[in-house]
Amino acid sequence: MPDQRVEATAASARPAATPAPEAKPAGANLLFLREEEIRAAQDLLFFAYRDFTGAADVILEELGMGRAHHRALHFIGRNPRIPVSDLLAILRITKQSLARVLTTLVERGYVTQAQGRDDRRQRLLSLTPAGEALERRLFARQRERLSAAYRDAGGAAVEGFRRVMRGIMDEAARSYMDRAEAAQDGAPAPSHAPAPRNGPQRG
Amino acid sequence: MPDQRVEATAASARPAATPAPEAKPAGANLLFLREEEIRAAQDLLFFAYRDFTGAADVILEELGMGRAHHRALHFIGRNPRIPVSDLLAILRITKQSLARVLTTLVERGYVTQAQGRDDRRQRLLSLTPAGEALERRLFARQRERLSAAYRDAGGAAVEGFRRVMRGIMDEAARSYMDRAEAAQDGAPAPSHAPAPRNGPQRG
DNA sequence: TTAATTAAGTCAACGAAGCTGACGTATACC
DNA sequence: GGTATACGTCAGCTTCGTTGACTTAATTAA
Repeated sequence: MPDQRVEATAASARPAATPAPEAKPAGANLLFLREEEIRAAQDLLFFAYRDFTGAADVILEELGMGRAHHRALHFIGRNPRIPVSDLLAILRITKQSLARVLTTLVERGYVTQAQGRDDRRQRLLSLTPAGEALERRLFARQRERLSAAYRDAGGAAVEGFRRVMRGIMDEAARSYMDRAEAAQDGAPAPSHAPAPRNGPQRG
Repeated sequence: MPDQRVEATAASARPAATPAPEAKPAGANLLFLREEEIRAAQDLLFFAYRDFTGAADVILEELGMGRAHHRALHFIGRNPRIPVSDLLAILRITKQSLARVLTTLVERGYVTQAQGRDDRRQRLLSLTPAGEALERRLFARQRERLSAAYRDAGGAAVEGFRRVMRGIMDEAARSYMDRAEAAQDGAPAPSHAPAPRNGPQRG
C-alpha cells in the first residue's frame, strides 16, 4: 500500500514564499506578520472544520445519509418544534434542498412533523426517540474531537475560541447563538429565529 | 419584500429542550453543562465556517468559479512549487476532483505547472502573477471578517482560538501547520507534506 | 367577506464538487 | 528490464446545492 509517505517530498530548493527579507520599511514587518496570522487562520478553519465534520461520516455512510442530514438532525434536535422556515433560515439553503433530506428523515422515523397550534400552516419539526438516539451517536463522534481539544487547550483558550468564532459569524448567527444560550438558561420557549437576513430568498 | 421576520415565531409553549430540572443527582448538572458546551461548539463551527467561506463567494461567482477553486488557489499560494500529490493530501480529495478545478485554473492563467527538477515526473504548482492577484482579492474579503473578529476578541482570545482549532484537527493537519509555521520563520524549502495518513486513497 | 399574503410542499431541471473504476504515459528506482 | 510512482484522463455516479413554476391551506388585511 502506498502509504502516502509524502515526507521530505519536494524538499528541493524553492524560492521562499516569504518576500525577500532585505530593506523592510518600518512597520512592514508587523503588517506582514498580521497578514500571515490571518492566512494561518484560514488554514485553521479549513482543517478544523474538515476534521470536525468528517468525524461523523462513518456512521452517516453506514446509514446511507450525508452531512446535510446530520445538520438538519442537529438543529432540529437543538430546537424542538422548530418551524420549517426557521430551520431554512438557520441552514441558509432552499426549501427544495431541505425537502430532500427532510423527506428521508421523516420516512425513516427520525423526525416528526406536528401542526402548529397558533399557526396551523406550520409544520413543527422535532426528533423522535430514534432521531434523538441517532443524533446522540453522531454527536458522540464529534464530541470526542471537541472535548479532547477543549481539555487540552484549557478553559481560558475555550473562552477565546468562543469569542473569535462568534466574531467570524455574521450578526444574524450571533443573535441566534445568544437566543439559544438564553433558552439554555431556562427562559421559556424562545424563538428559533435566525434573525433578519438580507440575501436572496428565491425558490 | 418579506424580510424574513421570523422574530417571535413559534413562541408558543414548547416542552423545554432541557431535561426536567427536578431530582438531579450530584454531578449530573456539570455533565450537562459540559455537553451543552460541546453542542454549542458545533453551532460555532457551523456558523463561523459558513460565513467565513461565504465571504469570498461574490468574487468567485462573478468569475464563474467555486469554493473548490478558492481552496486550491489558497494552498498553492501558500505553498509555491507544491507537487500535485501534496496538494491532494492537503485537500483530501481525489486527483479527478482536483483535476477539474486545476484545469480551469491553468487554462485561465492563474496557476502554472513546472516540471520538477530532481523528480521530473512531478508537476510543481505555483500561482502566476494573475493568480496571486486573484488570491489577494479573495483573501481581502475573508480578511475583513477574520481581522475584525481578531481585533474584537483580543490577542489572548486569538491564542486560545488557535489552540482549540489545532486540537480539533487531526495529527496530520497539526504537523502540516507546524511545518508551515517553521517555513514562515525563514527555514529554507520545507516539505508541503500533509503528513502520513491512513484513510482510503483510491481512484 | 373577499383578496392578498404567508407556510409549506412538490415537480422538473440544472450545476458544483465530491466519488469510483479503469487506463495511459513518463520517470524513477531496484 | 521490470516494478512502482506521479500525473493525467475518460466515463459515469452521488450528494447537495441552485432556479423556476405551481399548488394547497391558513392567516391577515382591505
